[in-house]
Amino acid sequence: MIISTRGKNALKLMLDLATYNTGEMVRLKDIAKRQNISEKYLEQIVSGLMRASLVNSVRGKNGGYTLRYEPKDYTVGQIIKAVENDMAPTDCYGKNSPPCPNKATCANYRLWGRLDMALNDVLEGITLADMLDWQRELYTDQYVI
Amino acid sequence: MIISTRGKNALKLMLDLATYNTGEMVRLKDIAKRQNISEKYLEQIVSGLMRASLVNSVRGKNGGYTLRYEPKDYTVGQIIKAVENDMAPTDCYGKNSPPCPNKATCANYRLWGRLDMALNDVLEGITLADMLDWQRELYTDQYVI
DNA sequence: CAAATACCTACTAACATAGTATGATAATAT
DNA sequence: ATATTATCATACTATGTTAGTAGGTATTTG
Repeated sequence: MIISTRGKNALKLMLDLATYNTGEMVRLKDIAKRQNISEKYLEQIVSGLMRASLVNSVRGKNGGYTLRYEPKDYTVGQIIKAVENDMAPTDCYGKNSPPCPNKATCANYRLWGRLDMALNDVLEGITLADMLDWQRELYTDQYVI
Repeated sequence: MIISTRGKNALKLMLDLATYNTGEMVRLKDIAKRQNISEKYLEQIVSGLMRASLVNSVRGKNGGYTLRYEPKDYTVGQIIKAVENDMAPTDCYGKNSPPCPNKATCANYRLWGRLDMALNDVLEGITLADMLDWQRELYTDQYVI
């Protein structure tokens, strides 16, 4: 598995913020309800997004979260990487693993590089705005069909 | 992590068989020694390769394993999938998970499809023969540098 | 001050993976 | 026959990751 539920929920959260992007702060409580994720779990996820400076927050009454930039300015890779531990194709290639001593002569290592590139091409080539479009399209299909 | 040590070791095993492809059967014991993997662990791995009909085996004295086809006729995807549990980008897309009830309207789901395609393009586009070439090239570099 | 909200830290439960251990059975060469 | 090798079956431990819960703190509004 490349992407855990944290990554998935981070996308849902961001997509929710993009959808309810009215200028008002959006409460985590409401996102939790709409996306059917426990508020406490969302807290952890949003903290990763804050750390990566992807969202704004305001505390206290009428507080909440908003996107910091426009949807087109986020790649899904940015969002997912903000909350995932490690997205490398193998531990040989992982940021949490010690560097492989054989990487210079390991044919496998070259393969991991190809996989890593392919993944990143997808993740950096799709923006939050694209996902919003998909969402609209998919919902419209529902009513049309 | 997409590819576990089982997948990595399956590749090493196949690459070893391709390298020592003299017509003689290759003993697991020798592969274990050369690749520095416990023989018992290799047993589990090779059994997956047998199940997928990727290698031949002969029992008894002078027995062992050989490739069933030529290196160019294996994609790395075939090899890895023979031993990996599940290689889906997320569990929503996994063969071991129940199908997602929301997939028709889930924008995320479309993203997993893109990732899955990109991975498969790489894995099906590289053959064992390519890896052999890489290996030769890398070893040569060692001496040249 | 009180309520609402973000923020922080710690913990548990479940699961997957890596790897070991033990041993039995089947086929083959010599 | 005997040694060698694959094949099958368990099942066990250790380790690490993920998912999710819980409780408490800090900040802001009114």
